[in-house]
Order: sequence, then C-alpha cells, then structure tokens
Amino acid sequence: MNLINLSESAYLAMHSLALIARSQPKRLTVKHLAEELDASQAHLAKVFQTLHKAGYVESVRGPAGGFVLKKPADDISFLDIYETMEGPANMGHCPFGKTKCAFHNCIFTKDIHRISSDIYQTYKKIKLSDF
Amino acid sequence: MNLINLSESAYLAMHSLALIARSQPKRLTVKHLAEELDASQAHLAKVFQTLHKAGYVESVRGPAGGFVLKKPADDISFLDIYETMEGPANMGHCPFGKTKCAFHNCIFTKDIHRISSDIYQTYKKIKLSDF
DNA sequence: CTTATTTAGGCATTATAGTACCTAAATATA
DNA sequence: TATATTTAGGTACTATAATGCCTAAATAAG
Repeated sequence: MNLINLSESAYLAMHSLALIARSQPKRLTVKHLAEELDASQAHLAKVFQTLHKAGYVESVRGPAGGFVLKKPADDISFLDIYETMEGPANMGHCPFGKTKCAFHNCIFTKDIHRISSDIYQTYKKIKLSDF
Repeated sequence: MNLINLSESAYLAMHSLALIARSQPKRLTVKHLAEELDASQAHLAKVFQTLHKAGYVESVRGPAGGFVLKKPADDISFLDIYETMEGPANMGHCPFGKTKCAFHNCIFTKDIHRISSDIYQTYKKIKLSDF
C-alpha cells in the first residue's frame, strides 16, 4: 500500500504533458503517447478528455492531429495536474474527515498536517518544464 | 482528495487501541468503542478481527468480555497498526509501480521518496502511549 | 467524395474498499 | 441449566474508482 495517494491517471497526465512539451512540434497523439508510456490507450484517452476540459490542451482531430499544450510548460505544476485528475487536495482538519474526535488533542493532527503541507508545496514546486 | 493514504479502518484501529490503553481496567467492548468513536459497530468488529489475528489484542467472550491489549502501549506504533490494516508500506521505487519510465531522471522519484520516508518515520514515531 | 486517422463522449465492465448481516461459539451470571 | 452478552468468521451487499469498449464527429489527404 502506498503511503501517498497517487493514481495512474495523475501519472499518465503529468508524463504525457511533459512528453508533449519536449516534442517538436509540440503535438502528440494518444496512440503515440500510450506506446511510449506503455499504458492503456483507452485510459489515456479518458485522461486527455479531462485535461482538455480543464483547458490544459488543445485538441486537433483527424490525421496528423493530436493534443497540443495550451499553456507554457513552466506555468503548469504537478499540483495543477493532480487536482485536475483527483479533485481538490484536502488539507487541514482531520485527515479522516471526522468532525469530532474522541481525543482532546489528537496526536495525528499536527503530524498529518505537516506532512500534507509538505506534499502540497512539493507538488506545487514541480513544474512541467522540470522534466 | 486526501494527499495521504489513510483509511477509516486504520483510524478506527489506532483510536480504539488508544482508548483501551487508557481505560481501567484495560478492556473494552466493540459496542462501547463504536459508540465512543461514533462509528459502525459492524465495521469496528471487522477491524478487531484483524487486530486479533495480528496479535495486538486478546479477546474475552461473554458478558464483561471485550478486547484487551496484548502488548505495552509504547511498543505499538501507528506504523504497526497502519501496516496491519492496509498491508505493507510501499517505499522506494516508482510511486506508480512502473518498472520502466519514459524519463531518464524522472523528477518525481527523489521528492516522492523523501516524502514517503518522512511519512514512514512519522508513523513509526507515533506510539499508542502518546495519545 | 472517399477513406483513414484521431478525438469526444457515453456506457459497460472490473477491481477494491467499505459496510452490513447472520449464525456459531464462548462464557459470566443468575 | 438457562439466559444474556460478546467475540468469530463467513458471506453478501454497496459505493466508488479504475479501466475498457463502442460509436459518433471531425478533418487531413488522396
């Protein structure tokens, strides 16, 4: 079991966009990306539907089509991609979503919050252009 | 979406054991714990089956029964409980379980590994007796 | 105009975690 | 001994995320 919460979708999204960013011209098809990342084409297609809706890529249909980056690579952080794929990052409060705790000063709170903040800042710092 | 991977089961396990540890005598029923933690009795019972198999508690059936801690509270870390409930913590390697990466020096590796180690050490440091 | 390529999107399937239920076994108490 | 309490463990149900499949729409190229 992973200590951190990271889905295949987030992995595919980040790596695909990085591959597009460093390609010339900056446009790649889902088929090509699926082969390069050794991933399911169907799943990757779904990921790109989400990325498209979120405005990170422009789509070009037909032969010689594919997906194009819509923003500069250093304007896109992994945090952006993560939240696009997995939903908003849940910081603060009880990591278990409890409103009331049987423990006055639940020992989890402080540590978990520190770790969450660390992850948040790290994801924010990682830019597409770093790849 | 939580940045960290933590299930309700791990929450219930850790908090229940802490409640038993600070009770006098050190024995509580599932029914009592479920009320105190405002949790599902059925779910908590399942959690205790796992804890029992793993050797953390002794069971006492019948009236005035319940579960008793089998080890000293400062010998039980949250890491122990976490791994009992969720399976072994997956450190090192690619956080996505990939064996080959399209990127020579995947930028994730270093950061993710640092964070995972941090979480691991933190869970290890948190003892039942700290509550 | 026809064909091949490629994205769009809905729907179906699968996997997994979480939750609930039911019966058996044990045991203290009356 | 009878009864109520409580754990044991199997099974089944539910929710959700992950994944896969199929058809439609768009478009470049011949």
